Amino acid sequence: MWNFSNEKPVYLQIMEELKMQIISGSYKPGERIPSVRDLAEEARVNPNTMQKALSEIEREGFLISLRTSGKYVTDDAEFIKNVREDRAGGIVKEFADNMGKLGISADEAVEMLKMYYCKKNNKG
Amino acid sequence: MWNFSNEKPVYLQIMEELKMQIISGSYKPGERIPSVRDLAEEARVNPNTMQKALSEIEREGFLISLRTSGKYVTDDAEFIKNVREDRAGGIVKEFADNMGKLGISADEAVEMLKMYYCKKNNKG
Amino acid sequence: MWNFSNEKPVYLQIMEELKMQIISGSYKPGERIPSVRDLAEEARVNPNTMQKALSEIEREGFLISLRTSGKYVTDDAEFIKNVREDRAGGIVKEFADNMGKLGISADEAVEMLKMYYCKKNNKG
Amino acid sequence: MWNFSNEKPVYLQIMEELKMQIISGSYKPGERIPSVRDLAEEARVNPNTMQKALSEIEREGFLISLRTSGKYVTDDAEFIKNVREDRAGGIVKEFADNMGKLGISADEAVEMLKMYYCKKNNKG
DNA sequence: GTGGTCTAGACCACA
DNA sequence: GTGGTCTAGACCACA
Repeated sequence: MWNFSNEKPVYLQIMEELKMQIISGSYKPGERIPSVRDLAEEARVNPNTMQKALSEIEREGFLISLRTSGKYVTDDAEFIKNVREDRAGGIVKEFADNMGKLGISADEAVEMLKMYYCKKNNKG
Repeated sequence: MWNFSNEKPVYLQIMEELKMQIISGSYKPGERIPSVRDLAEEARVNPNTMQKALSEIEREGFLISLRTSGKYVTDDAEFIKNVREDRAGGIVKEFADNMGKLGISADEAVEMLKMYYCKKNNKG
Repeated sequence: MWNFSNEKPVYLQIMEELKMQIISGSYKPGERIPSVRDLAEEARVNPNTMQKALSEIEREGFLISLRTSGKYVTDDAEFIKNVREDRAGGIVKEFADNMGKLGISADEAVEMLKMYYCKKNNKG
Repeated sequence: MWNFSNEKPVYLQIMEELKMQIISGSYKPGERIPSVRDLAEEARVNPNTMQKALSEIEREGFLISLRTSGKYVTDDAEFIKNVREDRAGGIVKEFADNMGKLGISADEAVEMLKMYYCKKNNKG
């Protein structure tokens, strides 16, 4: 959570990272996340920057804050699932489009993907 | 071959487009491509810009130019095949990485891809 | 840097000239060269033509360009040295070949060369 | 005497070749050269082309023709010697100029030339 | 100010 | 008609 590029504003990169952790399940629904201060320290970032990132993804519905006790991942598992599926759908579509541009058929594409996972599995 | 974004230089986008046409087989190995002027007109671009794009992909090995007769796709089918496979490999890797970040397993990813192709097929 | 023949494209002649200046040490390794505009003005040539020449010799490894600060001679002195030696070797070979065609022996050729340098020296 | 480039008229190349043979001493002063017909056949060239070449170098003073008995190399050894020296001088000057442009000193140039001949000698 | 891109349009050799 | 070169001049991001 500390590798930032110079291309985009840092708070946007933090937002992306945190949303990813929620979507992927690293942070579970309803789970309490670390304090702004701790997160800022972990990311080597100004607390204000971290605060801005957290506020934004709270506004987007990923977090809720309880005034006195901290911030929690939304317990709306359906919401998280939907975001996850939207993203996954986008990735799948992009993949199919790219392969299509290369003139690679559906069957070939699926086969190549299986092959990739297979090799990767054997290595790991 | 006429929709350009403002993010990257036009000549780079043209290079990408033309290489894609060669890699995907729209232009066959050894086939003559349209003249610089014609391509420029088709792309609504200055002939110099098209010339620059063509010179670059010629330098990369996709084209050869015969002085007074025009430019031809390389007849080195092996070269084209290698580029195609490199690109496909990159796309597959990127896909797997992105799905992995979402916490989606290999089996799920393959399943989603099949599903996507299936739906698309039924629509078309 | 301003006398161009009609036999070869101007940008090729500029390339030759600039590479010569680098090889001969007029421009030192790591040294900043004048801006594209200044060089173009000095050579009485369109900036685009100068830009093309510079891009080419940059691609060949003689220059590196830092976006907003200018272009610099490569600091790879080894590279420059190698190019210099290759060229010198070619010149020596051509000389020996030409003298050989005239039926002039190695000893004679060396003698004539010494004589030439000697006379030239006394003049200067 | 039969390898011609497409860049220059053939008769000019023949002239060059024949003058070279005279200058280098392959054809001696006063020696009779083969007939136009034989030379043309040897060079795989139309007799008219050979005739033109021979007339030109005769005009330049390398040959004299005796109406009934053929063409002879001039017996003016002084003339031949002068041409030879002029050419050699030009080659030497060009060599020194080229080396000078590379920033190579007289001593270095002489040394490199000796080295070249030495290596060549050991190989042959 | 720096490198770099792009357009509009002229001109060239080659066949 | 073909690729290729060149000019004149505008415009851009970057720092």
